Amino acid sequence: MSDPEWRTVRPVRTHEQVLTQIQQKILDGRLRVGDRLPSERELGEALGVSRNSVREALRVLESMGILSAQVGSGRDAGSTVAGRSTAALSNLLRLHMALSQFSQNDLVDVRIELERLAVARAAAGADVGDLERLRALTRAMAEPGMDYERFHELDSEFHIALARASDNALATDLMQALRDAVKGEMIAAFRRVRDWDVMVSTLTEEHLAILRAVEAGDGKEAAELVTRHIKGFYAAVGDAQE
Amino acid sequence: MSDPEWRTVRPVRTHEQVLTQIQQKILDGRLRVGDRLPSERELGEALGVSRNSVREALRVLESMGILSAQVGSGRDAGSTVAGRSTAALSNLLRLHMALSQFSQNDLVDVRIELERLAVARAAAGADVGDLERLRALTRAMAEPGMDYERFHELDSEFHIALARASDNALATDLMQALRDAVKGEMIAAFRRVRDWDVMVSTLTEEHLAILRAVEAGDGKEAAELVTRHIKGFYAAVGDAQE
DNA sequence: GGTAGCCTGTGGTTGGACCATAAGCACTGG
DNA sequence: CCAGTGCTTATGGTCCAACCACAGGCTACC
Repeated sequence: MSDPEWRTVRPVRTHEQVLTQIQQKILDGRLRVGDRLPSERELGEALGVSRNSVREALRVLESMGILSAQVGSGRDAGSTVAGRSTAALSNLLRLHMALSQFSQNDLVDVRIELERLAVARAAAGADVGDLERLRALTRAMAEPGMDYERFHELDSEFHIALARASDNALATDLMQALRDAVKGEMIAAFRRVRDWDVMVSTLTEEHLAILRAVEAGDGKEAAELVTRHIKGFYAAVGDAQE
Repeated sequence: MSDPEWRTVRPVRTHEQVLTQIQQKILDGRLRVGDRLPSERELGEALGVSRNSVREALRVLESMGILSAQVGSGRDAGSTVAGRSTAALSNLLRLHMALSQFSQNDLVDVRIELERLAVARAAAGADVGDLERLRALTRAMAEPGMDYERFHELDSEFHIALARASDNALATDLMQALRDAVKGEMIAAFRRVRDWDVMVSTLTEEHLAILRAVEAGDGKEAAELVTRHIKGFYAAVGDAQE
């Protein structure tokens, strides 16, 4: 035959079949968050494959944040459907970034867009609790004697809280993953800052301004502020982003 | 002690240690795309763990698109660092979407922002080849007798080509992953359209308008057009996104 | 009634065996 | 000399059988 796909006929590996079966159950809604899977041994027997192959599939799903495994006996033991995405996402992004699949620049641009989306939505209708949390974070960041690690943590929390206030779970998770993936570079950038105290107060002021715009319901202004906030920072540390 | 982290002392599993070692090598730049890893057996011996544990780690990395495994002997055999992110990303997103971690709405909103970023950047400086490819795709979409699957494919290619023209690899991959994750819903939405031919010509017209704006270097206009393009579609199929 | 200790189910880990595949290599026949 | 053919070897793919550690439930003993 003239079929050009002769060479591509890779046999489907066993653990991939197991993977497909479980994934299909999730996609069909037959498996939902909190559900418990059969034990590795049962699963292997049911699918006619070895426990090793089952384990490989389960480990993959676990690395994706889809499953969580617990040893022991009783209700909580075994593999249960988890649905925690951020750690898996950030890990994935970080590794691919290290492999130069994406540049720091790419990442910053995407981050800006996500943050714009977040603040615009947050301004449109943020929860009272979210706003209170944001205020508390700005207060915490204004405290004197802030070190790099601690400030980064609060800074991240502020931006993520902003995203959470936008009520878009995907944007929130993505942003958290992106921030997580560049955490190391971020702290390194902090260290390069000449006048740290000035930087802290500048950033904190900007946070306050963003928060005020959100509280005022001015999404457009908040989006502009957050854009300048991010671009300004990268300009100041002279890294990526002209 | 008052340390509340008593219960969280889960022992690190063997395959996680292997995973960490390899990931660290990638993060440090000691492993790059194209590099070949030792064989599973060697790796196990070197790290003092069983081959099974090594395999679990490798399968995880493979599922992340970081590695690719080939049987046999010679140069190409064994595990090599791959760096293909889109399939892994879309798989991850699709599953978490099925687990209701994100709604279709979330996804559309993020997509809009990514597309806005893409067209704005593309307008700022698209490659001649990219533009030619985009023109070819609009021509292909205008051909009569387009079925759902085929149109979706061309539509996706158009938007991804747009992203590629933006020269932001992360945005491109994310967009492709997002589109991939909702492919099924998308085609289902197509089927619900009453007058398919009208829909096709409308969408194709909009694509042309976006392309013209990009060619003219008008990023702002292109961004607006693409936003209306996406929102208009979802409004027309009466699904998600008011 | 409480508690200590056994029982059982679960993931975690190991070692060994065998298979299929694909490349390299040596032999052999033209 | 060269081409083909089969052996060798390195690799991932798969399975099995066993053992461990842990956690919850159960039971028997005090």
